[in-house]
Amino acid sequence: MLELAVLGLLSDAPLHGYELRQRLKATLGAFRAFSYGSLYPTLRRMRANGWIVEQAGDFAVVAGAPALTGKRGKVVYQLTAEGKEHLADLLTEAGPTAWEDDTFGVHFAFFAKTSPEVRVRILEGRRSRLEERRELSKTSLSRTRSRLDRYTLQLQEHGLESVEREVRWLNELIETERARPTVTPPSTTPQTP
Amino acid sequence: MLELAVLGLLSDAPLHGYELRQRLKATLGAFRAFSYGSLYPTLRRMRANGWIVEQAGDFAVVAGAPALTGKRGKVVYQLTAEGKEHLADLLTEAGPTAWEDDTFGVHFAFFAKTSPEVRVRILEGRRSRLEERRELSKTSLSRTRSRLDRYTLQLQEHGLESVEREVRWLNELIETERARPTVTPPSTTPQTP
DNA sequence: GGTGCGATGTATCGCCGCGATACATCGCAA
DNA sequence: TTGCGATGTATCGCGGCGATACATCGCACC
Repeated sequence: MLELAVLGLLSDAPLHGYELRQRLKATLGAFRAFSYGSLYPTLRRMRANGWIVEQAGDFAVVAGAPALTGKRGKVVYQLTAEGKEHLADLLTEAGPTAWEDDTFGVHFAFFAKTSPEVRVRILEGRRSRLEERRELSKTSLSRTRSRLDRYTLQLQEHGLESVEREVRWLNELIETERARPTVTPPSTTPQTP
Repeated sequence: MLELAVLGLLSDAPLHGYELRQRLKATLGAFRAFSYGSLYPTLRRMRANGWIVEQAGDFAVVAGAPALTGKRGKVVYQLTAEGKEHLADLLTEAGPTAWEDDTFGVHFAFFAKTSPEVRVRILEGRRSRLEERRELSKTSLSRTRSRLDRYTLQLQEHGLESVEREVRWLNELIETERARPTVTPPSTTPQTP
């Protein structure tokens, strides 16, 4: 999850933690927070897995006495070859993991790096996920409408409308996606025109 | 969080775990999941705190050899006096905790048990929270619009529209709330007409 | 009349992410 | 010159999630 987001961001340019988090907020702001409390552990994990390496940044640790001065330089993270490979893998996976509430936004954010086929697959997966939820919501509503208090009812209806709205959005996206000439691209990492 | 939801549901009638979760899904379906993986631990915690007690349910453990047969009866949970008190406290708290993304829905779901003043306060808190996010989103968009790829842009705009839509919804709710004659109710647990 | 499946029901495990917090430096304005 | 807000790295505890295990119940289908 966060892993995918980080890989995606670093694939454009090396970044340090703080900047990474700024981009995360800017890109996914409305959907996910991604605090430092998950960012740094994730970076460590990714480093351990060999997806990224850290280089000394701006006010670099002068060889000799970094621990003594306590000065801490910016830590800039950069993708490794394995990291790029892993990113490519994640972007190709079009399983259910790609269209759950918390995951979809991240995948979508990197659609420019995703193949058209996978894009459509994810969009459709997301849509049917939401349609399912919509039906559930509808029947539940019609079954209990009379018994519900004013506020619970309001909440249900708002929820239902939100879902319907997102389905409409997805429909448009899928249509647009289909309209685009899907000339199967040169197999690897397509870029946006 | 889950605690509040459980207290709220149990305040109407005693329920067992499974049923509790069904109600949770039906009520908050669109917003929160609340799997068993958090429900049961929460119930245990609440029991330890004395907010709830469990009674033997349907096919009750016949005195004698429950462990031998391995038969497990439904475990029905019921609010204690302290539990009711605690619920009242939680419903009165109108702090930031009440209008964050994950919390707001739960508070809203029990507005019927909440005083009009607190209701308005929470709605307004939520609104300003969203307005803040909206401004952030807007400026970020106008600053980076040209540099963004098709999909990231789409995502941002969809997010922004979602936020704007929810603000509109809140505006209506607040207005309605204000229109209602706020004849300060007899101090405790008001009910819906 | 058995069998097998889907709903009901209780429970745990490991992982992920969040909010709060701490601490340090930098740039700049009052 | 001091003091504040932005930049920057990092940790901790806890709450929630999805997967999983396991058992029973009711009922439809053969």
